[in-house]
Amino acid sequence: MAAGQPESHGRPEKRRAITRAARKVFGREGYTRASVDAIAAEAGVSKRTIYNHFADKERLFLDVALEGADEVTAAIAQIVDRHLHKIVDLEQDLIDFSLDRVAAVTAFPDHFALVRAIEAEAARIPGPVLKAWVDAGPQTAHLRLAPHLRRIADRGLLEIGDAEQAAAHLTLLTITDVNQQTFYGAVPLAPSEISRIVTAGVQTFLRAYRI
Amino acid sequence: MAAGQPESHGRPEKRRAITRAARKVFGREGYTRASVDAIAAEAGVSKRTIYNHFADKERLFLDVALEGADEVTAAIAQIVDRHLHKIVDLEQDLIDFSLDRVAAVTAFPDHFALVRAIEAEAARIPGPVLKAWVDAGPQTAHLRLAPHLRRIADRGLLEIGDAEQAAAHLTLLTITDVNQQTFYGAVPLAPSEISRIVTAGVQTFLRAYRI
DNA sequence: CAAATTCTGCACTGTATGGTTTACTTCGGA
DNA sequence: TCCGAAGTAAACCATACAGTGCAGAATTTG
Repeated sequence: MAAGQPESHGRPEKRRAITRAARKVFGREGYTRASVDAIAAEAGVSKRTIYNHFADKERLFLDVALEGADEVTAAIAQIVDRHLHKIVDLEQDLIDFSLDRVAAVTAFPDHFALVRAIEAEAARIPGPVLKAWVDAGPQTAHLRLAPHLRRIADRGLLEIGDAEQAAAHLTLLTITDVNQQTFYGAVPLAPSEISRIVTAGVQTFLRAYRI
Repeated sequence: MAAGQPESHGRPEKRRAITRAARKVFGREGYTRASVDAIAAEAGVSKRTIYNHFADKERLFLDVALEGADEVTAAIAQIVDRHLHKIVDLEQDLIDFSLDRVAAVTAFPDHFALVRAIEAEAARIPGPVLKAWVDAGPQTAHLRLAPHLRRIADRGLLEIGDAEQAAAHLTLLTITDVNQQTFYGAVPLAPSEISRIVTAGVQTFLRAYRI
């Protein structure tokens, strides 16, 4: 629901090939050095066709970013639901959840490379567009996690005042920590180290929020 | 101590003018779209002079990045020492410290714009160079904070096993949270909101680490 | 099959950039 | 005062890129 399509120009099949290729090339090269020619080649499509579907390079980038955000957000929502639907061992469940969430970053390398590009260009992206992306992506992940924590708290396992804040803190102590050290997956980190960080993060979270 | 100078070519005054200008332009434009011509103009210096001092654009960028890291790290070290040397009200002192630390980001806008650029290019920066930057910058900040927390813990105000980990968690819950929402200062955030985030972060930190 | 839409390939424009060269000037120390 | 190191301005080169125009091939649709 994030990507508006004011034009239904062109064959949808080609359009998907283009966005797919664009995500890859933008992710690999960053916005500026990714050439439209390279994207066209990667998509197996004429450059002219790209300009048939998208007004210009910038629109292409933003559309791809929003599309990817939707996709990854859906995947993360699944992870949240899978691990947090029913709780048996709170600490272990939170750790497993966070590890899977971290793994999602490496499962969508193109997308998160693109995230890095967006963060780099943040100052040059129009405010409303940036907000649309944040809402479609990172923000939605939080809004999905919060009610689960709320429910766990209602069951008497946690003491939570503001569920969204708790969700933010859990995310910071685990995923954000790992992402920061790996530059969103650009630099490898030993699984044992990831595990250590996540475990420590969950433990701190629980010390703060456990009853 | 981070920047090696294999060449002492040229007048140091010019060199400083160049790095100063480069930091500004790289910060404003990002690596790729920052042109050497623009840097030369900003520095009030001939383009040839730049190539007299630096092998190429990439070396210039990296030198500037390392130089800035040293500078900002020193400033942050001061903030740490100022607020955490003696503790009167632990919660308030940690909040004041974190707020000042956050303010440092907006106090060095050029530098942190450059940080965004580095994070974006992380995948394309040679591993050792990236590591050198992390060590000179973010890493040093942690290593500076940890002993203070250790000392506070020894005084019986906190219960800390791993001081570096505690430092990491405090940083995540306050500065990183704000930085993430503001894209390192690229997007403005109301001071009241900053204050709210930092306060909540410190409180969670204390709930986890207070005796 | 026929018409309309879309895709393709390619040439082309205009602009920008990193980096070099050259010829000339400035400036500081001996 | 003189000399050499360093800086300056400008032209210059090769490359690259965004975006357009166009004629014809391919594909869809009726």
